[in-house]
Amino acid sequence: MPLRSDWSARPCAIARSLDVVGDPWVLLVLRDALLGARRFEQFRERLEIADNVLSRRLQAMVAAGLLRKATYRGEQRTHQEYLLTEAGADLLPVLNALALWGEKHTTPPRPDAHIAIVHTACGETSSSADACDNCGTPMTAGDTAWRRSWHTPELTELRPADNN
Amino acid sequence: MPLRSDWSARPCAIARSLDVVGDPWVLLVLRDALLGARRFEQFRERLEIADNVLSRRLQAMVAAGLLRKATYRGEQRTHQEYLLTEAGADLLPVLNALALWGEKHTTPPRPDAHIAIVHTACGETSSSADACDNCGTPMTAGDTAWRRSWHTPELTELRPADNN
DNA sequence: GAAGTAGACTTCCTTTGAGCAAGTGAACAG
DNA sequence: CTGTTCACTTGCTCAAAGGAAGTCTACTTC
Repeated sequence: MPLRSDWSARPCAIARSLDVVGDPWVLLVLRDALLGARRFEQFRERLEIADNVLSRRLQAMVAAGLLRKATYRGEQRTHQEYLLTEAGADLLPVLNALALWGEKHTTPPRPDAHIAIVHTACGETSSSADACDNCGTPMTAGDTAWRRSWHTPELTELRPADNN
Repeated sequence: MPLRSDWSARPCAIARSLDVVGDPWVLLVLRDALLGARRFEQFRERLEIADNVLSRRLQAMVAAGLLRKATYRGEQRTHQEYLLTEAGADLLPVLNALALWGEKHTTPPRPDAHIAIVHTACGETSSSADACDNCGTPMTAGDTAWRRSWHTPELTELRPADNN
């Protein structure tokens, strides 16, 4: 008797997706990963998540194929890092759809706190989750960015996103 | 010390959205509501959810403004029903994005179990979550349907979707 | 008008995981 | 060889999930 139901073998693709990403922390980790976070400490600081919860989530996300764990040599020491897989990066439209809905239907703490989806390939903001409504092409994690009007803890030690 | 964090006052619209819909049951209830379910009993049967959990979710979703509760006179008796609000219906792109991701990255129990997003306004399937990639117009709950290749418990007692 | 039934819940119970605090161990820096 | 940072793990408490069962109305049928 688990605490949560198992939807991994449902015929409905929505249910199967929710079996993987139907957890707010998973989506928030993906959000920060798409913003450039890679290390345990970066996720922990930016998400204000308890250590054990983050640890479990990262492990589960690696097991689910959303992230890939790697060791790399930084300037001072070696680090563990969690890199987006293709499956993880492909969740961008879900996060975009959530961002658009939140902008429309929830109230920000300050009236000037807003997020916009920018298709960097053409430079325009988009009001669609997965297709640039300026140039019409599909948006992927590689050519899309979020422009946020508030400041966030800086992401230090960002290496080029080689993803390999 | 709540069991779950509160993201309702975050500057990030994604976090605020997840405060409302960051629960798999909420999205699954919305899915079935978009498929035409309205009554407690319909949700319960189709979702295989425990009574108490469904009851709590429906109440929370009404409080969050995703559903609206109403009483209506059926053929045999009066019924309670839960109708989508505009905010609830506007989550269609999120569900579409999840469906597209699930079709691409998860394995169905049978190889022929698939879901497609159909823009009924023009009759074509779409590979975008919120814009018909055939005719280019934004898709809303009113002109979009899911074509599923498996059968589901029939939705009986469907009244016309007047939504008022 | 008594008994039965379906719908929409509520209550009770056990188990799990969230959130918090604190501890551990390896890798380096001084 | 002491201190610090990073990436965890362990222990605790308490709320919610999931299961089962009970309750309270309508309403139908005898």
